[in-house]
Amino acid sequence: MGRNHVKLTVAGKAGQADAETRLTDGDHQALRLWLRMLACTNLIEGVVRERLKTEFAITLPRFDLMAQLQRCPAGLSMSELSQRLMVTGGNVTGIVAALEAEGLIAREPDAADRRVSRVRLTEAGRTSFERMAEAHEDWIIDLYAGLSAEEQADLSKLLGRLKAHASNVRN
Amino acid sequence: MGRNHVKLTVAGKAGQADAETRLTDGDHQALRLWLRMLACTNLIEGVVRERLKTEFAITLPRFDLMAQLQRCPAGLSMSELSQRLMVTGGNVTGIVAALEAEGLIAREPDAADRRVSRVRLTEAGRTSFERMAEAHEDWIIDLYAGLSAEEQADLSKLLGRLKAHASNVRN
DNA sequence: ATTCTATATTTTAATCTTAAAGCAGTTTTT
DNA sequence: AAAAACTGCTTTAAGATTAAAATATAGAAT
Repeated sequence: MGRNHVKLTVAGKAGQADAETRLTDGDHQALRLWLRMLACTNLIEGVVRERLKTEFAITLPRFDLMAQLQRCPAGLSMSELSQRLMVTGGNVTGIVAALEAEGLIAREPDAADRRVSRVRLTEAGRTSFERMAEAHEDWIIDLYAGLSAEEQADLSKLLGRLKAHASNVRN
Repeated sequence: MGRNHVKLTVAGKAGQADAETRLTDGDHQALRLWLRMLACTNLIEGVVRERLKTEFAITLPRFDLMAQLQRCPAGLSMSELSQRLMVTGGNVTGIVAALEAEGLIAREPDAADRRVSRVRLTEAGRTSFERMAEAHEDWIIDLYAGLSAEEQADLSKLLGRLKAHASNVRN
């Protein structure tokens, strides 16, 4: 397994640099690709995060949680939210508490199982989310507009394959 | 600008779901692609984070900071670290403090400018990082092994174009 | 020289995140 | 039914993260 390890040097002048920019020819393909992918994702996520904050005064985690609830008008339990958002239960507890305090979501006890809380969007939450979601999709469309529909399809296909393989490696 | 907004529904059975899994055909290409890309990145980053923790008892941000220092044996200022890691200065302050306490990095005042701290790896830090970096690259290679070298090149090219475009949109 | 302006860093308050421990309620075993 | 095992949720402690305010130093303008 003893492959050569990462070997990197300075790129040159300072300025707007990211992790990927600093790589040199000596680096291996997979590592370069990973750093580029990470830079890309962070870039886009940063734009979304910032615009959600400045234009709608909401954080990305709260937006994501509301998005899950919008897809399920009947409501979701804390566990279901935890699974779908791929975060720990304790994390969901905090975000739900914040959104509840803002009046955007509501919780009610589950009739069948007293351990369970059922969470759903309030009317205010639904209205608010719909406006945000529309803007959100416009941002994403613009951010990806540098790629043609065909290129986007290619990218999606490659990422799908990567995801399938990496899922197996994880276990 | 009034495009249709996101329209999503439940996927079906519960289980191992991520954000992307929940999309339906009604969703637009760019949004689907973004969620898939995010899922992919989070998956890989999660593996790296977990292994760094279990095998080397270090966090990803600390590893990343050490990686920057390894590329610059002469050392970097706090500001330079902040730029290269693409995080705020306050963040760097905290991570540098932690690594310094562990004896992996050292700081010295800059001779020319008394505002500046010069940060570099200690000998222990360099030794430690070299072992971790080797393992790290092996993990990445394995995680990307689901794609051929040619597919990796294609993916890299598409991401490069995406990144270039999205960088412009940000401003 | 003094004042203004810009840069480098740290501090603070708020949010998010996880892992692990704990509590409450449910289900299974015996 | 009592005990054991499991599930749903919250709490806690530690770390990461940001924006904004505060400090300290440097450089420019007068």
